[in-house]
Amino acid sequence: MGLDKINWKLLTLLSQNGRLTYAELAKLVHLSAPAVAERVRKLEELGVITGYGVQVNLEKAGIPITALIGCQVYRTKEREFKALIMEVDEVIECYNVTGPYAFMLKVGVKSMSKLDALLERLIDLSDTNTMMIMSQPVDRTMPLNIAQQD
Amino acid sequence: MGLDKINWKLLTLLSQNGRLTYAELAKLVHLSAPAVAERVRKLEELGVITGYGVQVNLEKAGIPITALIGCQVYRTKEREFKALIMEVDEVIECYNVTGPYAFMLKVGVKSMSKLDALLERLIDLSDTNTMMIMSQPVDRTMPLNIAQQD
DNA sequence: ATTGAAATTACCGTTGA
DNA sequence: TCAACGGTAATTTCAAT
Repeated sequence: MGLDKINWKLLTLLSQNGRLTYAELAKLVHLSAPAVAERVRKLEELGVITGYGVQVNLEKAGIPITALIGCQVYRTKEREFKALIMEVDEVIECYNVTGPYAFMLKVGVKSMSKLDALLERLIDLSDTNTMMIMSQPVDRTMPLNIAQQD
Repeated sequence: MGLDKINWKLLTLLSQNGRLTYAELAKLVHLSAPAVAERVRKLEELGVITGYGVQVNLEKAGIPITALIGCQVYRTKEREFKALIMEVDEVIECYNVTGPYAFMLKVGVKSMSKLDALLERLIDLSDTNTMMIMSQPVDRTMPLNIAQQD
C-alpha cells in the first residue's frame, strides 16, 4: 500500500513512457539500474503494475466513432447483461457503477450503422443513453502528483 | 486509414503486451523482424501508435476510490471548465461528449473527503452527477477483431 | 553475423530496526 | 545482529543493423 515517493515516480514515468530502460529510469530517480529493476519487479509482483501496452489513436486507426453508453439495466437482467458485454468486440471499457446507470460503456465503431446494431443488442436488456465522444482533453493512466495527496 | 490485417494484428498484440520484441512479433505474424520493425515505425510515424505505457491497478497502488462524474456545464462556463479540468491532478480521463452532460470525467482519489473537495471545485462551473466505480469488467485499448468489422 | 546496449546476477557495503 | 536496500562490476542475453 504505502508506496514511497520513488515508486510513484517510477509509475508516473512508466505510464508516460512504458519503454524507458532501467538505465534511463535510474538517472531520473537517482538510483542505479539494478535498484530500479528490483523495484519494478516488485511492483509487478505486487500487482500494482498489471501489464504494458501501447496507446492508440483510434481515429487514425480507422475507428472514427467512439461513444459512451449509459446502460440502465433491467433488474433481472444484470448477469445476462454482463455476460453479453464481455462478448461484444466493440466494447473498449465497461464500468459497473453506482446509480441508475448500473453500467457505463466506452465503445468504438467504424460506422453509425455499426453503433446502431450494437445498441440493438443492448436494448433487450437495458435502457441506453448514448453520448458521442467529440474529444478527450485528458487521457492518463493515473492521477498526477499522487505523492502529494495525503 | 486502411490498415491491413497484419497491422491490426500488430496493434492488438502490442496493446496486450507492449513489451513484445520485434523478433517475437515477427513470429506471431509470420514476417521477419526487420519487416515488423518497419511496420511499427510507420504506425508510430502516422500517429496511430501514440506511445507506450504501463497498466496500473489503482486500488493496489493506494488509490482506493475511482468515480465517473457527469458534468452539466453552465453554458457560459465551458472554456473555464475545460481549463480547470486540465489542472486537476485527480482527473484521469476527460471526455467531451454530446448531450446534457457535456463532460464526463474519470477521477481517482485517496479518500472520500478528497472526492468531496474535488466536487466543490467543479460545482461553481457545472452540475455534477457522481457514479462510484465498483468494478471494471472490460478494460481494453481498442475494439477487438477490428479487421472483421466491414 | 557483429556490435553494442540492456538485463541480470553476484557480491559487497551501508543503514536502521 | 540481522534484514532490507542500494551500489558496483562482470556476465550473458538480446536487439538493431
